[in-house]
Amino acid sequence: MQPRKNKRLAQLSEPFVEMQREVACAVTKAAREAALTPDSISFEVPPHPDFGDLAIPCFTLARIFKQNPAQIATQLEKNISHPLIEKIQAAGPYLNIHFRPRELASRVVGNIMPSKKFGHAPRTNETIVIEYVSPNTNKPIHLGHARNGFLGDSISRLLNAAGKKVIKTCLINDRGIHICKSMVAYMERTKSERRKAALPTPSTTGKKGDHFVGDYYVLFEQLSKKDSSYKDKASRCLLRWEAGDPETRALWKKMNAWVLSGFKETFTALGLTFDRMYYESAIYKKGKEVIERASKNRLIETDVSGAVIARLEPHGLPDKVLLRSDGTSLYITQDIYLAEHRLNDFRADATLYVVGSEQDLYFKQLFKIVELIEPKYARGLAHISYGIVNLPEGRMKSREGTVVDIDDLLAELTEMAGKEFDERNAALPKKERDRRARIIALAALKFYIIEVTPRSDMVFNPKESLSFQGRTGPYIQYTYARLIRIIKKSKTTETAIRKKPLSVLYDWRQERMVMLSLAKYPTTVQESAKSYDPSRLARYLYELAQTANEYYHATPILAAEDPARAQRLRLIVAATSVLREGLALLGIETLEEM
RNA sequence: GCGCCCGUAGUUUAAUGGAUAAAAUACCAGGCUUCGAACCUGGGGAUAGGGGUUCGAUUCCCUUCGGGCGCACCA
Repeated sequence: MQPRKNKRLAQLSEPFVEMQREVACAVTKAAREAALTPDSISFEVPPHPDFGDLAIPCFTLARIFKQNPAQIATQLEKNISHPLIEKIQAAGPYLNIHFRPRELASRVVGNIMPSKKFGHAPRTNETIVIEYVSPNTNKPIHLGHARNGFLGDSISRLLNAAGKKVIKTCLINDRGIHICKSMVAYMERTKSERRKAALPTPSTTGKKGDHFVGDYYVLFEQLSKKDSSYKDKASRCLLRWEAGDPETRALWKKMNAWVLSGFKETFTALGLTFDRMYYESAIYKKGKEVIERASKNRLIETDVSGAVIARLEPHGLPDKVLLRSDGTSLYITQDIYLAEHRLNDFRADATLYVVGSEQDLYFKQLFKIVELIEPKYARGLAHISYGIVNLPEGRMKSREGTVVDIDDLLAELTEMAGKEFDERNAALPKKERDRRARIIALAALKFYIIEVTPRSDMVFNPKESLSFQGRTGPYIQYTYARLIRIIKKSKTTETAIRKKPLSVLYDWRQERMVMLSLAKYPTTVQESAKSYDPSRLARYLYELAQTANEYYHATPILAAEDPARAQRLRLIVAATSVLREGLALLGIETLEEM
């Protein structure tokens, strides 16, 4: 009897899942229990490969049959037979299954194609807007932004692999009191030089624009610590800005342009791209309109002092001020507008905000306020909350200068990787050396960050991040390069290798490990996408690399005799495909030589 | 004070309520005349404390202790 495919399987058409399905059907048949459907059989991977390829824990079955799980396992062991299964063994409450080598090989390895779509789900009509990085234009991008950016980027790629249309957006916070602070400091510092023609700029100082402006932000903090009048100066600057004072606007425009050109450079270096940039300065007024309208309709209260306040206490949240009593906007002002604007813009089914966990409460408030003003715009809003990046000595503090600047860090990593090349391959042309060094440095940084479960706070150890050994991005890249080298040395092409029929593999204990690992790829991609958690894929890829590494160390490939040689090459080709496509979903490039 | 999150080898990270808690790093001992040693093989080392629920708890509940974040007319 042909097993009935469920919806999820039809979508995925994943060979290993289909094998499980067939086994599930065999189990239900053997159990002879009407209430039992193949869907009620669950599987897991045995903790030790010698146990088997697949295991069925019998605890849930025990509940259905009202019997001891170990008894059930023993009964099923006797009654199940299926062409896929070579051996089935009860081990206490578990039923361990060994597949026939030929079946596993042809189904798993035979299905891995060099296509970029391998592991991808079919396209859906769903559109998802995602917002990430969202920097302020008063200081350069740091490690915290990098975690945000890498998460947002890889989640976007994963959602795309899950068949969704993804719109990547970035909100630039280019107005507000913090922006005025660097402006005030700049005016203060350049006061004496004002009559002269040449004020300092990024080009006269040779500094990257965002770093240039960031220095003035730091200067403001220093000045205001000594002299409290600076705080008022910043407030007055914001009022002038909101009033549209030409001189203030001109300086703001100039300084913002410097910062933005610096950001652009950094985004390019990090491999981050966006479909749409939003500038707070361009939308905050519309946020004001929405709030004023809502307050007229009594959806939101106005305080005696004139401030507009959302009363959230009845909803179990602290109240939130939406407009200051002097009428100026707050951060949330434009977020309220943007929530509905974005849905209209893209007819999005969902909007995801990738923002740090310190803003958990903020997003609860934002989503509740949007719901109070217009329920239909609150649909599909979700906060993807991630943990703080700490240093070994504690939290990064900009005031204490312990913030890890991302340009500096990447430069340092690239230099380290470059030095490796000087030792390994001094003949490498400089241009190629630098290109490879950048790719390896970026892989190290991205993997270090993405590998950690997003929700968790993490410790970034700068020293450790400079190591390219062990569980790192470069380790996976290295494994990939080694495998590619074997294929190249075989004097045949990937396509020729793929054309050879798969029959039997010759070193089953070794090869089985690689195959079982390969088999998990499509499910890992889909589960990572579903849970917005690229760390799962990252850890999987490391495990696969480890398994592949052990394999080619222990097993001769090119020296083997033909048919084993061809079969083993076939397995190597499959592994390179998965490593390459998997890393690409994390935004990590591969190198054929390193 | 109130709310949320977190305590796993020396360190950094894993573990849909299920089999012997998994890796990396550091440390110790091995492996390049071989498909590339950014690699591989072997070794010791951990669930903060106390209750509870469960056939079974790192995981769920309570509690003590320790840490982080939030409760701005900052972002």
